[in-house]
Amino acid sequence: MTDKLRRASGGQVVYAELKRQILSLELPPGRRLFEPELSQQLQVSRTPLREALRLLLAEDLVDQLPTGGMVVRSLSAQEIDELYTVRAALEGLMAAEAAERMTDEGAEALTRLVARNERLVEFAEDAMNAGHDFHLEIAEIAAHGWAARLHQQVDGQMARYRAFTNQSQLRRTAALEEHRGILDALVTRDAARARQLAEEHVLTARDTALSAIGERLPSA
Amino acid sequence: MTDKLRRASGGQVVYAELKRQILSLELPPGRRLFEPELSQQLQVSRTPLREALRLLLAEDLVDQLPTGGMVVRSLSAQEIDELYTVRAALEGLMAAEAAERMTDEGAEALTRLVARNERLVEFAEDAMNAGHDFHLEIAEIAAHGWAARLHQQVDGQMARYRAFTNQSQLRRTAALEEHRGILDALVTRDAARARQLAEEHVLTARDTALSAIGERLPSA
DNA sequence: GGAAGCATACTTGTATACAAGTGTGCAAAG
DNA sequence: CTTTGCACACTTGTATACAAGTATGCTTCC
Repeated sequence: MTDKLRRASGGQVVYAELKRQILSLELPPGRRLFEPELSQQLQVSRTPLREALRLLLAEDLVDQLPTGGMVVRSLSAQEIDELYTVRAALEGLMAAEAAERMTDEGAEALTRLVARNERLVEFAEDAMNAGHDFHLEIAEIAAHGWAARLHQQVDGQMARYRAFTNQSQLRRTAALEEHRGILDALVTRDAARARQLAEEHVLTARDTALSAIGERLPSA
Repeated sequence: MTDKLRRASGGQVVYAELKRQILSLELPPGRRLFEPELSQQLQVSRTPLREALRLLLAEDLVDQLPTGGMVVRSLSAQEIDELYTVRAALEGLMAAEAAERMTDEGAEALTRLVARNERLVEFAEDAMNAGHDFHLEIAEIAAHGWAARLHQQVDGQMARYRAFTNQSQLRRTAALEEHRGILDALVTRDAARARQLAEEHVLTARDTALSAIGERLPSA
């Protein structure tokens, strides 16, 4: 029998590594990417490296200079605003779908995540992750492949700036309360309310994020 | 002065050509893509061809076989359903934004497009294009880069199947009427109603499309 | 006649060599 | 001292050569 899982091709791991470096800000926005340099750093030839760069380009994580060559993409405050807006629409859609597909197991999983968030609300990092998992679980339950795909794309764009969002414990507590509301709408299978609350939740997060980021982002 | 517009690289034109062939069904879903074959057909070496394939892969227009190699992606009926659903959410969002940003020029452009659609409602192809332009103009007015980008992506996926949608003149007349309603909501700057109507419009189109496609798509 | 094993041709993935264009820095002239 | 022109180093884009793995079809054995 041939192995079902073939080892990831070099291009794939280069793509994953570069993406990680971009999202973790090791490669900051605006940074020019030189193929020979990265090639040597990652110990692959330019061919698989260029493959990885094309994937990142299609994902809008890097930009192509008019002259050729790539730079790590920068986001303006307006773009962050836009990303939150479409994310709100997508999460609203998925929440409505999830409400209709809700199962006992799903409700249990979500309840656990809210409880975890409750315990960790005082730790910014952990609370942020728990909150993020809550949204991912809703996406899982919604079982809406394309909404999930687009959401993932948008989420990846915002990943670099997420740390700015939940720094105030006041906001984290409020967010937790909003999650409770969404959970309630979901388990009672109230699709319209779930959608409404999920949307408002993201838009509230947007306002927090934008005012938090505000002065830090000139425009870039 | 150096020319601002550099000629498109070979990979770019190969990408555009392959995308055109996929969307026009010249390369039908399920078709295996062999690099040497396409390479010779398009008169480029495998290197820029592979670049184009990576871009198509990131756009979900082709799939990667577990063994390596690409096939033109197929959409199941459920996926088409999902695509319409997210498209409804995105167009609703853009309609709301457009209502708030509406200008006299925008209103005039939209009115012209509705009038054109009116004249051409009996010709399936032309009416379809006019209707599509109506949505694009709304996207233009909304000036929401990320919503437009995601919408374009979704629209590209559905492009292969759009011909199935507007085959009945009854549906085309109804769609025209829905466009009039959206236009009215937009020019009166009623964001909530614009969003609602735009969403319902797409969901109605979805129902038409799915029942029209229904038997033609086994699942694949 | 059917099945198993093997050789072969073809596929993709990777590396490297080559060509064309771009920007930079220095030198020289005004 | 400034500015213009040029040469060079370096960049990306492309083609080709090579390696490894896969599927296919034939031969051979049961």
